[in-house]
Amino acid sequence: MQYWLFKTEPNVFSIDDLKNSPKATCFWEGVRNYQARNLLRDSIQKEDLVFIYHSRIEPLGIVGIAKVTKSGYPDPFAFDKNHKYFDPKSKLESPTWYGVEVTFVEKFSRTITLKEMKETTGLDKMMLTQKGSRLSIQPVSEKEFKIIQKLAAK
DNA sequence: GCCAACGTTGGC
DNA sequence: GCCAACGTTGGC
Repeated sequence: MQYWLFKTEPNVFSIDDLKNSPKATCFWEGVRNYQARNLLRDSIQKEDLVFIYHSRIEPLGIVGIAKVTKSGYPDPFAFDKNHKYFDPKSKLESPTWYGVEVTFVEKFSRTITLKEMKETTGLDKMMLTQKGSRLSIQPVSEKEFKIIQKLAAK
């Protein structure tokens, strides 16, 4: 079992949108970065836990937890010519882009802000707190996951 | 296969 | 909204 962090812009898709989805479940679509694709396709497994991170809009930070309910499969929107995530490079027989299915687990009673995480001992090596870290699908260590869970329980 | 130009992400 | 830090593209 592994831990991850998925970034999303809450005005596009927030943790509340996930919660309000049918069965509180959705396909994490539209990732168009090869490093993130590799994680979605090869590394992220069913039952893994995922921090949902709100980017771009204040307050920046982790807002809750989701669970992976289906491991990597091809992003169908990459094949849809009329969809904004269409990519002619992605072929049915050799898909370029992948996603996973996630299900809402919990929303924290407060946002664990980026600022707070930067100031927390033990999170200084976390990918998220590094300068210029833009990867939208990031690995989180068990230690980091536990520290953040503890912050959320405060 | 280098690298300049361009596009995107995301904190501030 | 600005712009630094990345990623990608395409001419050579």
